[in-house]
Amino acid sequence: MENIEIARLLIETADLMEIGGEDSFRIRSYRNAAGAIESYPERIEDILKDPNRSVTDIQGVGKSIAGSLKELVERGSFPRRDEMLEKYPPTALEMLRIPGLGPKGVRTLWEHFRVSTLQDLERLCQEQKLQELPRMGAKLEEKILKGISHYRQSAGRFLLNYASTVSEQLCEYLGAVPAGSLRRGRETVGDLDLLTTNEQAIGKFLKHPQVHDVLGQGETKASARFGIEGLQVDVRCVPEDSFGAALQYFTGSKDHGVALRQRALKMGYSLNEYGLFRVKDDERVAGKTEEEIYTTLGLVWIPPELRENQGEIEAAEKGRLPELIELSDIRGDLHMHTRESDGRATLEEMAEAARALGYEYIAITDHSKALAMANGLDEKRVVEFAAQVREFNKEDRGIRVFSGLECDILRDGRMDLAEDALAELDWVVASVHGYMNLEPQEMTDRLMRAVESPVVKVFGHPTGRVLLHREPYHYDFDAVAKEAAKRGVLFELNASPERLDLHATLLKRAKALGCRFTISTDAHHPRHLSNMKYGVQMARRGWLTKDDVLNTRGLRAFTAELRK
DNA sequence: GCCGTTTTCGGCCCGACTGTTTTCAGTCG
Repeated sequence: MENIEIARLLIETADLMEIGGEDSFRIRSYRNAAGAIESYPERIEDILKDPNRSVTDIQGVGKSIAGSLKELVERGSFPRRDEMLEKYPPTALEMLRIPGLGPKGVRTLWEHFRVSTLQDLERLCQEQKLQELPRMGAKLEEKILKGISHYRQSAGRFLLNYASTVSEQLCEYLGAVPAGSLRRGRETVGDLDLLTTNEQAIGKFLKHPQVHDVLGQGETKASARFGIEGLQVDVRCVPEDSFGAALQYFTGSKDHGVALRQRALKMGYSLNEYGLFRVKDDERVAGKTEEEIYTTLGLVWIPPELRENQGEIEAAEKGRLPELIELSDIRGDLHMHTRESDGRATLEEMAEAARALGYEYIAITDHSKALAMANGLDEKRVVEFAAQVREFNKEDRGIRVFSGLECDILRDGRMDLAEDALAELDWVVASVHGYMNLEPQEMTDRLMRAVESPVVKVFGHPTGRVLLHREPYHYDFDAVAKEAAKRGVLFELNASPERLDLHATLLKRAKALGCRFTISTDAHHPRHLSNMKYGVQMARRGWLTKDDVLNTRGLRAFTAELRK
């Protein structure tokens, strides 16, 4: 069992305990332990197997949870979880995912109506039965109905980081490579497509301890679910001569494949997952590698992230594909948090982790005071923090730290902190964290005002979406992007796997309008700095090159840009 | 439930908004 799955089960238990109205500090302990485990560099399962080690060495894991962890990896559950699942059906957790319903609401609905599925909840709202309960009304019913509809659209999909973790593990185990939407870098993944030439792989896959619910199995293909989360995995075994054709075929996208096959036909070829064949004599002319297929069709090889039939075939034909940004181009990370607000590490720890990644600089950007829950900084603390960073930089640490802030954009578009305090800082990210449901016009006015602020360097997570959970807020994107381009305010591509915001379509749009970008992780822990790869992959989906992204500049060039 | 003790029990995070309301509980971040 991977750490990420263990963490999920602990969080699920904490959610159920919350519905049960248990002691909030005990619940928090479970969440803390989950957070520590999720970001722990070693596998919990390996530590548990080692008689010379103890998981209680992990900050946040004590005796009780250590015992639960042992049971969890042995049998997939533990007593506290079993107990909670007896009281409340697991589907209640699904109701918790609906915005507007918290633990108390879920509990009330369960106790009054025995509602346990979204379907029942939906019917209840449609029949306006919620209004019979105290403190529930028509507006809530409406909000829940909307929430259910959004939730359904995203159900059954998985975040890229989870799918990548599973994919890496299985690929190593099987000697396979990923295809499908994971390879294209889609922000969510419905199922994993793995390809191999190893004939033993199918049998091996089915014997994997975390593989269950076999959906189909044959000589060359097996399909099953993986892990507690039930991610569907398809493994295909293909002959070596067809490997490139199969990789091309199963990487997709569907639209890209259709366009490519049409092109092949026009040129007298037929393309399928076994190869590229001449129509007149059925002779195979390509198939071992993707490159030879694309080349034979008069194209340069197209990076998987671009394969959406959005103009990439035409560009490849003319040799005008962009030279896409790569992870190794990144020289710094410009959005991260420390214990000053809601991060888990110190400035020194974040800087050291970034230095270890080979970065030349970072900006520390804790929250501002409007985010009281996160212990956001006020003017006084900002000034002190800027001084602390100057002090830090006096010694050569092998990395330069810039003093920054993720400053809230207030409801009316003003910055959360006074401009003279913000002017003390090197780097201000402006972000929306509240009043996300404004009317589009009001939201546009608000963001225009924020972008007009002379202290703002970059607009953070610009659509506000939280994948599988929250929809982006509505505003006139073009208007804000044009203004940002005019004033030299950058757009952030937030690399956190929960956000990946901006997404490909808007990246392309903003680039066309003259915008430039940063790619930053929004790390709340040193481990999160490695999420940069997901951001870069999204940037590639948005056709961005090294030049489009400010934090590909070396320290000297970046500093020069700051002074502009 | 965890942590850190001036060790074995006390502290751990809370402000703002919304609408369920007319004084405040529940949700969100």
